[in-house]
Amino acid sequence: MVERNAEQTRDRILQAAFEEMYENGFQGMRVDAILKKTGLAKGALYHHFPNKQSLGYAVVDEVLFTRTQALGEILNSFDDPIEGLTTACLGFAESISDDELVLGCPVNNLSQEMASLDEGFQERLSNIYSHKCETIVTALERGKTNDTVRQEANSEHAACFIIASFQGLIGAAKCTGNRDMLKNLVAELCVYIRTLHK
Amino acid sequence: MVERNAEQTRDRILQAAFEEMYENGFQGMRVDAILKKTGLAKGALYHHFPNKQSLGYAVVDEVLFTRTQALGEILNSFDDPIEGLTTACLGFAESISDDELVLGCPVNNLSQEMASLDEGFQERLSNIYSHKCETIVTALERGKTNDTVRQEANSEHAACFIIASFQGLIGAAKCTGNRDMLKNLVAELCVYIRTLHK
Amino acid sequence: MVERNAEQTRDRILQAAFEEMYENGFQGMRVDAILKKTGLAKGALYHHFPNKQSLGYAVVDEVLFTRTQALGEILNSFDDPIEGLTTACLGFAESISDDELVLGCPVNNLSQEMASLDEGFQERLSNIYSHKCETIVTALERGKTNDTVRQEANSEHAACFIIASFQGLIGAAKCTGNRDMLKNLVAELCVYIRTLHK
Amino acid sequence: MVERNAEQTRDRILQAAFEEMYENGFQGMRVDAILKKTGLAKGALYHHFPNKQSLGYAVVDEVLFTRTQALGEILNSFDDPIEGLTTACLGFAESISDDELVLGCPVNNLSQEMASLDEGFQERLSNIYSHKCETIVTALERGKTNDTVRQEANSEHAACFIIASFQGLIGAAKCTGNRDMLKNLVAELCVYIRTLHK
DNA sequence: ACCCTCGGGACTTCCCGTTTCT
DNA sequence: AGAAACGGGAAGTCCCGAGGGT
Repeated sequence: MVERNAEQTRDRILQAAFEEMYENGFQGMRVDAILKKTGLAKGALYHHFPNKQSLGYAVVDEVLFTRTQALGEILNSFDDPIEGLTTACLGFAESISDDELVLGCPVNNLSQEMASLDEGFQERLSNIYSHKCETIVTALERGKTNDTVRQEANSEHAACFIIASFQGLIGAAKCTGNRDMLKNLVAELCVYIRTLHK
Repeated sequence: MVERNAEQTRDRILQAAFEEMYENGFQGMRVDAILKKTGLAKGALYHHFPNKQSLGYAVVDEVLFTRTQALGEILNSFDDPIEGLTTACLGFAESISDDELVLGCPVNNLSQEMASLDEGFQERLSNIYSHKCETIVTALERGKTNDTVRQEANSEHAACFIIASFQGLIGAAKCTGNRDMLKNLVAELCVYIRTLHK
Repeated sequence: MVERNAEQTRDRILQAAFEEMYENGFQGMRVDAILKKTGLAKGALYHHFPNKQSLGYAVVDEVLFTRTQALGEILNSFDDPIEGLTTACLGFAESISDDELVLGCPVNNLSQEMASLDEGFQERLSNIYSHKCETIVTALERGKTNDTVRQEANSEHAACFIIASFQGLIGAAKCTGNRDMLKNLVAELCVYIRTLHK
Repeated sequence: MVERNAEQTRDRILQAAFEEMYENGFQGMRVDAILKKTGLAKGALYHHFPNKQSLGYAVVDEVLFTRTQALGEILNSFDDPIEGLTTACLGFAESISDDELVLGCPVNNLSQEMASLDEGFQERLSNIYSHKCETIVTALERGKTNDTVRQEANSEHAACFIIASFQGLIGAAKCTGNRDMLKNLVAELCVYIRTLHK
């Protein structure tokens, strides 16, 4: 009976921690804010996580990593990966809320903040990045077999570029706070993506 | 004896503050660290800046903004803006030090950290972004007059994309800590840039 | 080993804070001094009190207010309130220590310092003043019923005057540092008090 | 030409310092506040006064002491000192502004705050107290010669009591913020004063 | 002689991640 | 798992000198 709650408590902490990190960064995240949000006491948090750092790691591993799966599902629903990528990008630009526009990409935020400060974060975030790339690579390779992607295209380079560039676009939209600009930027990225088309 | 050159002292503070912000972010920057680095006392710093925030603003306005001028100079030295942009991008990927690779772009770092937390930072950083875009826009427009850039190209969209995307590439390189990847990514960006060529 | 008695810790803090406030005033009271005196750490104090101000308020409410009860007990032990008041006043002038002579009345000190600066203090101290007055008023009214106090006397005005005047006498003694003078002053106050006698 | 300003500058500083001390006490007085009020720079202030303490002393000696002269003038204008004292007291209670009601007596405030902390202040303030007493003593003695004051009255004790008590009344009014109460209190003091009448 | 800018540095309040006892 | 205590800093304040200019 108590064990049931344990897992649930842990998840509540993770979720609250994610939100705080998303808004304020890892350094800006306050343990007290998580406790207030969850209604828990310090002892509870430190029962599940030995310290703030490992809580941050867990957020990356269990919350952020999970969120990357959505991309794969979209791409798998298209035979033509080019079409899949462009609709995924354009759809993202359309669907994000005003809050998300201002807050940017949580993975990217954390990368910029922590990659050079903490190796543990850097490795974990790098994994997420690699994972996303591979998702696109497999999609593009699938496109080569069904003749929707040019054979000469370097899938790896292209995939990495799309991911990296996209992060940049979101970052720029965050910086300027301009939603229309994001749409324009994404449209330009699609120009690049279509150069991969056969 | 006490140093009495106010302007110089102010610059020393700004420089040290920039370095600390570059490494640790604004929130992670410690006033004491700046004092230690400059050898100054608190009174000196708080004589020049009323608080940490205004020091941060000054770093953006006077240090980061200044650094954006380099791009314009490079572009002006080329008749063909496409050539100018590609050499600027490739040159950057070659020339940055290992430290800079790991630390990423100071403007981008600060944007991701502070844009959603502090309006003052957001405005100032947005200005820098706009300023960079305009630099590229003028170069592209020049290219249209001397027939090196396609007339149909939307200079504004393209310029914004190049800036935003480039930030993303640097961010990805920072996240993975991989220099070769940066070169590959920049090469892909050049693919896009060349689509603007006549 | 760590002390774990919350209530006791809180009281130790209050007591130390009272002493510091008594000696140095509220503004002159240093949080660090309280920590040093109690042997506690910063966190402990700020666990019990959110800030210096609320600690000051608590001292007024829980330490100073309590000290006013002694007056009522003395007055209740006399049938004749005039006799009660004069012996209380004279007794006080005799019994106070040299330290107290120099430090004056803690309530009065705090009033003079904080009443015009902080409404919270003003209200709390005003309450103490009212409470003391009421104590004397009830004693005088009792005197009217048992024919020891003149019926025409305005109990309220007299009570307030006695309190206020007494504060002034203590203040004068503090200012001059002269114990004999305090006795003389109190003797004069008794002259006034006896004008209330039947 | 410049010398002319020196004395005037010093006076401006003293006046501003007095106001700050009156409102915030000596410890609460901020040198910066004086500079802001006078428009002077730090160097100017520290040219006239070696440190904050000596500035405080000067305020007591040159500003507060001077203000005590008014009492003597009033008393001298009455043949009957009893009448002089009562009208002085009642007049004071009528004439003080709302600000002064809340701020209390500057001399008393300073006594309560500093008498036990700084011997220099204690001596100076004690002098003011003595000086006031003497003023009343001479008036009362004069009353004895012109048969308006009882010969048996102890002028010294009575004078001290009047001063001390009056300070207390003002303090109580400050604490409660009640103007009517001050009038009532002063009326009671006059009851005492009239007991000196022949 | 007077005033100013510039810098010094100790100190203050308060926050924060963490541990420990119950 | 929670309440209590810990203690190392964090930003910012404040009084004060020291040098230069007028």
